Amino acid sequence: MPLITLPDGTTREYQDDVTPAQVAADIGPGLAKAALGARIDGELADLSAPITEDAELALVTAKDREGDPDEDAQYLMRHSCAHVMAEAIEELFPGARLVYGPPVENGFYYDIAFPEGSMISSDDFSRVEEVMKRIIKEDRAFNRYALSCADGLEKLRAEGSKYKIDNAERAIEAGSDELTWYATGTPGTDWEDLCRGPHVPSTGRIGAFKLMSIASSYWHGDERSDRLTRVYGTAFADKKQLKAHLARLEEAQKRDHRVLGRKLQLFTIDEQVGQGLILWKPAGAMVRQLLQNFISEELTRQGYAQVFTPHIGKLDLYRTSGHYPYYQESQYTPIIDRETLAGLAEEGCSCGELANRMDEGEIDGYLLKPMNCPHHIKIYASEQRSYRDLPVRLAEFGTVYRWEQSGEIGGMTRVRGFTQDDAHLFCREDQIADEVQGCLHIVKLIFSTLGMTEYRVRVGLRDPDGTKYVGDPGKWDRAEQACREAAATLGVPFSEEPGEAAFYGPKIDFVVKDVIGREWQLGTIQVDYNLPERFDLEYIGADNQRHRPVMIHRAPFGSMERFIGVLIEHFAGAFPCWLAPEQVRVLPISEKSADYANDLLGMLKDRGIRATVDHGSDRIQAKVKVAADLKIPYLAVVGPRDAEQGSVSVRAFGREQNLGALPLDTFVDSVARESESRGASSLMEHFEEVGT
RNA sequence: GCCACCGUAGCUCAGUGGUAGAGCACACCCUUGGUAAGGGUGAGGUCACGGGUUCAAGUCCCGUCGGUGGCUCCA
Repeated sequence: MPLITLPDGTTREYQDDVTPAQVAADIGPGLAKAALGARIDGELADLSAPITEDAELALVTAKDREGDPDEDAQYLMRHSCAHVMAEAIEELFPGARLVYGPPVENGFYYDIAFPEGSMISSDDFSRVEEVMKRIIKEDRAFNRYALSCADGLEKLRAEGSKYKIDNAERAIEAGSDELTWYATGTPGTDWEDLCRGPHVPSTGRIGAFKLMSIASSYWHGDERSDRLTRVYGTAFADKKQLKAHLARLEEAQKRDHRVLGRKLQLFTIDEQVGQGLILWKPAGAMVRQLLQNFISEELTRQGYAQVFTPHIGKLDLYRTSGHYPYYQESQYTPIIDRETLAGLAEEGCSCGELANRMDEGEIDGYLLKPMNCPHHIKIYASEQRSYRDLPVRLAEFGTVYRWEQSGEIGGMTRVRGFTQDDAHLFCREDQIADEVQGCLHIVKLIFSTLGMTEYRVRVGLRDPDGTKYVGDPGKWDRAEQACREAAATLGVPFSEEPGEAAFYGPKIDFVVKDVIGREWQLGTIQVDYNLPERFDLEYIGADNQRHRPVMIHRAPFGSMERFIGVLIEHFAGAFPCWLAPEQVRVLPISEKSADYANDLLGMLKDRGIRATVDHGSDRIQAKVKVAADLKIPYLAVVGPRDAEQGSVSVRAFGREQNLGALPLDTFVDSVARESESRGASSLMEHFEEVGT
């Protein structure tokens, strides 16, 4: 006699087993029609799932109670749509074997092994979609049936589907006591798929869908294993939602930093220079410089010392640090001097032999530095250090080079040469907590100044069963606790992830999403017991004994390249006044006002404001349009009327209207104050009455 | 690195085997116009690069380089 408790607290009692569909029908025909699935005790389930005992039941409909698209409904619809797509593809591509087709954040995909010589391409999407539409129109029910593990496996073996057998075996290993299938229609005659479910009641309930793209993947994510074709699609409750989603994607594309980087002349990448190597153009370099100045000010305030170190170092340095032996495949190959190379050639030394002899240390060379720490360590080690000197905080906007896989490189977010806002703190163990806090303070300050609130924090802890970690467990416990406590003070979501620590210590990472939903790690703070050991670093303690310092690596924004790439997208290219490469553009109405415009330009430049004049022969409308396209924060329109009154008429980016006139001094002074205060004051304060 | 798709003017893109195109940007001329593009004229191309097929290749095939989306990787 199940007692069903609904989300509003009301209850219904049933004499026998009941399904969510029946409950929905009892509540009302509207709900029965709208229901796509159910949450039984919080667990997503089919509408036809039997409820045998007391349960909390919520019916899933396309829209939640706030009227927003319901996430569970989307999950059900997309999962079901993946089945429909798979059926359509199997129909059109005989011999295609299905592997795995889950819903994902913005849609779903299905991994499929296509037979040799029969490959789907995006040109095939429309005919696949036609078949899918037909299947949806047929409105066939999703019918679930279960077999015992043994019977199920036998069935799969009879069908000979290697991938599905694997899925089943893994489900069994994970503790399933049965295997379930979903037939799209009648089991035995209609299409079916081994699947855990749940699904919408029938294909007709899939509102609107679209195939999006094709990609490849590896079976089990293992690059040595079978290569699969992944077809991405998305589904929504109705056409309107789908359309809105596609519009969002289009909008997102407009703020893509690669598009804006070109349009706003921030940076360029030239294939002759090399893949993944950023050329900062003047406008982008200005943004970077302003940001670095901002960070530098805070570093100075926190007692960091800035240093400069070269872009290369001897191979032996990186043998000591361990970077060369352990991360060789992600470094540029070493540089060997001409004479040595000639000598080796004469000996007839093979490439393999050369590599071996470099590994052994018989041949030395130089490495483009993959990290800044060894150089900074040598600065630390260049003086005798007392416990009174600690912490020693060495900071550098240090450029490093890494041989990233070619397929992974793109835009500014994944590059081969980049500048970290790096620093290494050498401290006593009891100072770790305070130092980590200090690092977080910079992160908080800069993210809040930039208005970046959409980031998450990941605390990487050691895997409790792992054996790869250096340093004693007691130290680890204390360092992990310090990281955990520090992260909690940030006031943003953070997750603890065991096994994500570096082998030498725990870390805190900052992760943001780009405009197309990909996550990027920006900054990181890492506690390191290993390098001080490797380089035999020491300080003299109060006890007059030698002690080993602990190192903290921290690059709160990761790299200037990636950070500014993300920042461009964050602002959609419309930098706030203090960061804008061009802060003010003076627009004379005609040549008659050229002198007056130049006078204003002079005043702006005297106050350090980055400004230009558009002396072109365009009409004012065109000048405004051009400047607006460049997302310049303030436009200063000057004509005869202004010259007469000693004023300037102001237009701000993003405002459709001319804001009104200000005396020249007031204008220049306000922009200067806004710029110097990094936005704490604003020129807009003069126009508040107008704006509201 | 792997798979798919793509590479035509500075940018965005059209061009399905038969004379290389458009819009914007650029240069010059006219226009001196009060807030999101006034008008005209002109210049600009080794169709990424290298091979091949063909009477004929931007177009078809192979390779290389580069880009995009994924996968894998990311000290």
